[in-house]
Amino acid sequence: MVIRQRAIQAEDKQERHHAILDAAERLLLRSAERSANMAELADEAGLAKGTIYLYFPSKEELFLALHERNIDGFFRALIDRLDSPERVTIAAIGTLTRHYIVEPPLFLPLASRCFGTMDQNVPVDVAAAFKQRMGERLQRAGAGLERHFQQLKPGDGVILLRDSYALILGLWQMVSGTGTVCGQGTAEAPPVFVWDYGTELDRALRALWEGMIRPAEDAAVR
Amino acid sequence: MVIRQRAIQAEDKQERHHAILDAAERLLLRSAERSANMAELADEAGLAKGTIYLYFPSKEELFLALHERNIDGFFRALIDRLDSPERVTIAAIGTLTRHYIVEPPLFLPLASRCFGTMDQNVPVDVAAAFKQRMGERLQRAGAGLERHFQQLKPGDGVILLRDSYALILGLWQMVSGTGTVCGQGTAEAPPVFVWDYGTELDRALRALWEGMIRPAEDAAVR
Amino acid sequence: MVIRQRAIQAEDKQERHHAILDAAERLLLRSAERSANMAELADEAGLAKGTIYLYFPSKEELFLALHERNIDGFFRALIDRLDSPERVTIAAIGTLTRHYIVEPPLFLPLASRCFGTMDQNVPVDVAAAFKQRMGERLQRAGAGLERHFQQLKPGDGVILLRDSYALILGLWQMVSGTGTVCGQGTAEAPPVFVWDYGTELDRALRALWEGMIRPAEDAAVR
Amino acid sequence: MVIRQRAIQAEDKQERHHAILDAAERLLLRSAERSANMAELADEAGLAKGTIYLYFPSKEELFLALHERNIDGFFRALIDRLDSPERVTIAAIGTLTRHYIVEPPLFLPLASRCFGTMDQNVPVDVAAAFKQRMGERLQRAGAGLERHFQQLKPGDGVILLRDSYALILGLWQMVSGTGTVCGQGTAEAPPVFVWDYGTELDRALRALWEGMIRPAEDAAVR
DNA sequence: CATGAATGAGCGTTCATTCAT
DNA sequence: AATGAATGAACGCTCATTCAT
Repeated sequence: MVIRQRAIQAEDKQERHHAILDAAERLLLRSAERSANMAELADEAGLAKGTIYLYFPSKEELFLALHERNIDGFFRALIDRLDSPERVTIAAIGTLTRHYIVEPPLFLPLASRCFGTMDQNVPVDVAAAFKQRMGERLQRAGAGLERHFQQLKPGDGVILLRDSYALILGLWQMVSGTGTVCGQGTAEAPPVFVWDYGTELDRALRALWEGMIRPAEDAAVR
Repeated sequence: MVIRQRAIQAEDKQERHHAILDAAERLLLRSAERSANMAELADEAGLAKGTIYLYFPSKEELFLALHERNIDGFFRALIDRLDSPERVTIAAIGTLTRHYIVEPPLFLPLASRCFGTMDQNVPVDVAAAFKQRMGERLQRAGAGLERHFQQLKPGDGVILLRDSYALILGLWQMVSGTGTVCGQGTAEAPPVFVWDYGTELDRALRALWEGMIRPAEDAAVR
Repeated sequence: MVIRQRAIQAEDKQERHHAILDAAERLLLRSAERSANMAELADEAGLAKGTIYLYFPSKEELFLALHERNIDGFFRALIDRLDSPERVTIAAIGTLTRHYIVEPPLFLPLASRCFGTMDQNVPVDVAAAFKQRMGERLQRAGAGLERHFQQLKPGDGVILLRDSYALILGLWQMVSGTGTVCGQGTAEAPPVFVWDYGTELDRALRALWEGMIRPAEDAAVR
Repeated sequence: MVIRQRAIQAEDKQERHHAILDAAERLLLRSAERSANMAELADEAGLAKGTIYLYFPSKEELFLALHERNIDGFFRALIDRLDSPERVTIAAIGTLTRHYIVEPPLFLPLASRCFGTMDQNVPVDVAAAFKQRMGERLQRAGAGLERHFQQLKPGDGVILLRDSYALILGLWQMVSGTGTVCGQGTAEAPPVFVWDYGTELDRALRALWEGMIRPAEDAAVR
């Protein structure tokens, strides 16, 4: 067991908070198949099981916090970018999305997990607060989007973000798993389709964004 | 324990198969919060626990079968409709979707659950066979779609269906949960947005379909 | 499922009795590691599970019957041999023992199993009757032994057989398992002993028989 | 639930380890007929089921540990005795055997059980380590035996111990159960033999030891 | 007689959480 | 604050046996 000092200062507490989330991230990354348990998590964090509970009220809320940290990373970068005076392109946003959401191997599995279990094991007020914060981020980013893309009507920014996320998440769930959905009609003419998530997502998102930002216009997105 | 006849004929067995799925459906519907256990399920079905295992090799495969039954209902109706000579409208497909996927309260939660856990607890060959069947359905429906909407290029039918489903599922996960995502900036000016899943999904799907079926054209969808 | 006629004649019953034991034997032989269950047994016998219960009142008694058949084979041969006027040697008895008890791969595991579980799951009267029959066989064989080996005092024949069997069974349990018991003192002088059941048993039995049959004499046994 | 202190010191843990084995012993003693389950065991130990698993990785390994404790008791006493300079008689060893193996009502049933199931339910490395330790004990005791009984050739000590144990175990299995093996020829002249395990074992062991230690000599053993 | 669908008690193990230290 | 020993409810699954057909 790693010997550590007590986290007395509020700053130290924050740090340990993060350290625990880091450990959770490493653990989930390493053992994607098994649903990590608290003993392993404590071990990975170099803390005792009880100590984890000093920082997070339950396992579920810990994972939710990790998920929120992931989300927050994306939104911070997005809002930062949108708040800067520099011109923003759809391509730039696509890059951000890939970097923060699509490529990190944990983001989507964790999102999926949180959606599935959050509302069952998390106190309503905690869930509500989480959604509240999510809403605020969405709000700010949506407003920024509307500033940069004048074609967007008020409210469209949020909707665009939301739909994009829905597409990202839904498509990932469809395509992940065994990885691909295959189908073959008959032995003679077996139609098999294998999908690459990155490619398909790009196509779908482009359509969505073009549809909202440049309706009835022809535009190269990337 | 409910007294029942023995299912000796293959026909009766089919029926019992269905009856167990029906019981599972009722149970999930009733107790969405708890992840139904086999004891409750057997109880609900009026059978002994062991009997359930005569019909389904494991809990997970039972739920997968229920999910597939749900999916099959939709695809049967869709393919039926597309195979008929009568002209098919986007609106008609929307109606089907609402009726089979969006409105049944179990379809999407179960889909979500199956995506999350299927690949972990189901033998690979079972999962592969499931995906195979899914692929075939998708294939047939996609082809039908291409027949009715000439603007679709070969292969677009399947993609359209897939993306639609992704949107349906992803959006549901975002919007469901506590039901809505709310955001409020400050106490003075609290920007709250409450979304209705049906409405939002309609809008999103319409955009998607218009984008693919009538690119660069203006069209009323519904 | 193999279609069979009903076993109406008493003769047919006996035959089916044997056929079930044969199936049990095949099954245990094939799957030594798993503790064969009634479903597999019925399958192997080409009968329905319920049918097995028409011939044997319980699983445990079925195995006991199989064990007794094994034992009976040995005793029949032994008593036959001892009842014949021809001279009997210790070596000849050793050959019988090897042929009926030591070499058949099922005899000793089954004996072990029956001793372990019989008295727990078999009605006392059944167990008593089994022991009664065992005693009678032992008695007859012991008497035969005393006839052929004049050095044996009355009663010694039975004791010799019993002790031999005890040695056979006990030694088998010690040596079987992972196969051998190994020991090593230190890294420098690692004393390892690997035993071969056949060899060790021969040695032990020879000592036992010589000790009783030719006390204080020197004699080649085999 | 009995209130106990937490076992924090390594010493306390050892103690609790032992206490659990004690509880298992009491339980097996009390309910020889039923194969004790973990719930009962935990109850008997005054601990929660989960706590048992903090000390033993599985039920099977717990019983194996108990068995080894029994065995260790005997070997410790034997080796102690053999390591002392004082002259050792066969009779003294017989006394030890009776005291540690034959008379404790649990030793042999548990030995029987462990031989039957150990290799099926215990990880191979655990089983191997157990056999390794057994081998070492056997080795030391065998060597001690050879020191005290000069007639023994190198290696005979181990063999003598092994064969003795085989006889003890095998004979116990034959004689235990309903307690005795009975045989009666006919109703008129019912030859019944009732065996007392202690007596019979003595006789058999004496023969075995005399055969090895004083071959071709006449000697009173006890 | 024969079948095999139905039964349901029984079990070993896990693991999030608590709380004495 | 930190620990980690203790908890015990929860769960999926098996399988010998029964009995309606």
